[in-house]
Amino acid sequence: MNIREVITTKAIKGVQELYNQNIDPGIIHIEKTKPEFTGDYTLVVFPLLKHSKKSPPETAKELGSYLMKKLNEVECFDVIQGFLNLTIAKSVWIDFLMENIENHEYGVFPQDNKKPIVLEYSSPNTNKPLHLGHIRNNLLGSSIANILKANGINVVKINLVNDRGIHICKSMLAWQKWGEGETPESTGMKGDHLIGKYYVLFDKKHKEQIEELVHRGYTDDDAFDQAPLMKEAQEMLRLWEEADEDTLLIWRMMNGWAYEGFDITYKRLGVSFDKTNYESVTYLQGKQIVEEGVEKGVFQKREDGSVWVDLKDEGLDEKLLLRSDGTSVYITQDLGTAQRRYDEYNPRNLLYVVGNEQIYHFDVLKKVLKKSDRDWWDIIQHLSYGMVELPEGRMKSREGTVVDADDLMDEMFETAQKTTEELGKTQDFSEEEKKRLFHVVSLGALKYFILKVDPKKNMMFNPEESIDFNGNTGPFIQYTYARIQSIFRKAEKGPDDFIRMLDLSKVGLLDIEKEIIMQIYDYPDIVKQAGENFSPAIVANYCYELVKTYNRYY
RNA sequence: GGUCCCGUAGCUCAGCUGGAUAGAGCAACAGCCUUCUAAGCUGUGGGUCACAGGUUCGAAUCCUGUCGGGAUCACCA
Repeated sequence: MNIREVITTKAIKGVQELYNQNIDPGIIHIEKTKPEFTGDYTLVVFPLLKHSKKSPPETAKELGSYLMKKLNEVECFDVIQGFLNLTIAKSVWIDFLMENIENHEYGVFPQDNKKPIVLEYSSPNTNKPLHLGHIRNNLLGSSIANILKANGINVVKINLVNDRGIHICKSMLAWQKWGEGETPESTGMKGDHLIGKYYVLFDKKHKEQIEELVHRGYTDDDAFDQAPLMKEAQEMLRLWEEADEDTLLIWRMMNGWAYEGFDITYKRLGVSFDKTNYESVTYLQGKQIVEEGVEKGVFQKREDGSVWVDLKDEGLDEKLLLRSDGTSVYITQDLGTAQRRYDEYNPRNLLYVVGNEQIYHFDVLKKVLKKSDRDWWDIIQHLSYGMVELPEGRMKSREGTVVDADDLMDEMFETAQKTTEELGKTQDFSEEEKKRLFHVVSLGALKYFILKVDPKKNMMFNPEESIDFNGNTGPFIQYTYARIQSIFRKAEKGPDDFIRMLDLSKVGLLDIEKEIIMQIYDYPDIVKQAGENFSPAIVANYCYELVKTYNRYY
């Protein structure tokens, strides 16, 4: 039981004994005392006035005396109007420190035996390399997984790869037409970048055809669909769906390139998955759910054979579930994967880290499952996040205004190298050590820059600022960590020994040390809070506060 | 138009389960390296917390409305 809970419990009892009143525990609110006042924790007594029937200072004083008398932990108290500022005995903090200084699992809760949480994130398309938007997704996803694990939850991390569809056919077609047999080996390009090159090429040639058609009097929309290249791509998709051997051969080969490329990027980013699902495998699933719904009469089959669900009673509209030719749409497949994950893992939650442009989609998904009598529909939770914007506006892959993930990491690595070497801190480092250092620093900078922002907000990514290593940045936190480690290194047997040498019980504890210890004391609460909100930003900003406090005094 | 999200310093962001005088970083200016890492620290300037009501002893925080910005409402994924 932590100290706040101890105080809260006793305060409730205090009100009972002093004023003969039973109160709702919720009205006892204990927070950290503001630095400008003396005390560690503050109990706000305003809500208690109607029970004490006394003035704020009087109530605070009476409750303060009571707490001091009953709790050894409370050393003294101070009353300022309706605020009861309690000072906690330093021995409490010293004991806490001694107990946990060597605990490397501090803030990590033991794994519970409850059902797992299934977390999907990343979800790349195999027709182009990862960009900044994927970076936010991946970092959020893997960070949330870590936070949930720290909360003692068994997490299954899934990557659902979008490896089929018209967009891959575009890359394949362009490669077939103009690729002249290029491969990652022959060009020295990363596989995903090579594929991306042909995706862009397709778009370029396609645009030329559209222009020509528009010139000949077509409308924009018609020109888009009627362009020979688009027709060919669609034909290719049809061949793929018929399992045409030649098409599948190219498809397998090029997807292989993409995966090799992704693996490198993932590894460098430090993200991983327990399982990878492929849409080429899952895209046919979900039809049974739809057909079952038609039989039960909760979905409607129209004359042309298409199947619809009416969600007007849920505040939404009518939604297509199956095309008139009987093929699946996006939602059909997601119905299937959700069902499969439910059957396979029996999870407490199905989480999806997907951009906020798909809020509506997930709303529909849940409500369709609800209509299909899946009473577990509400374990689905869409962890939506805002988009990443650049100073010059939104990123558009077709317009070449994307920030490529690999390029960005390269750039940050170089900056880390340059900055570090200018400071002359790596003279006696080996090449291997330097490489590792620049990697750690540049990735720390990138991760922190992305994760410190509230996930649900759109964020501005200014490349220059993200590479900055001063101020509220990852490298600043790493730097402070390094300095703390350097102190501990001086103690032969580690931190524990170092603290013992100081013999805090005799030397005492400076206010600043107490402040830092108090912040560390709260860390498990922060982990819990971050877990409940699925927000790495909470942990990030907490770490910054902590590190800042340390730097202010040492 | 319906729904959802956002609006806090010049810029990027914290703070939001209501509490005391709203905080950081960047940018600007002035200082601080013979003492454990100066990727740091200290100081100065910078605010109608979009606006208006409401609830409350107390509102940046909760509720309603207005105004701005974004997303979304496909036989695309």
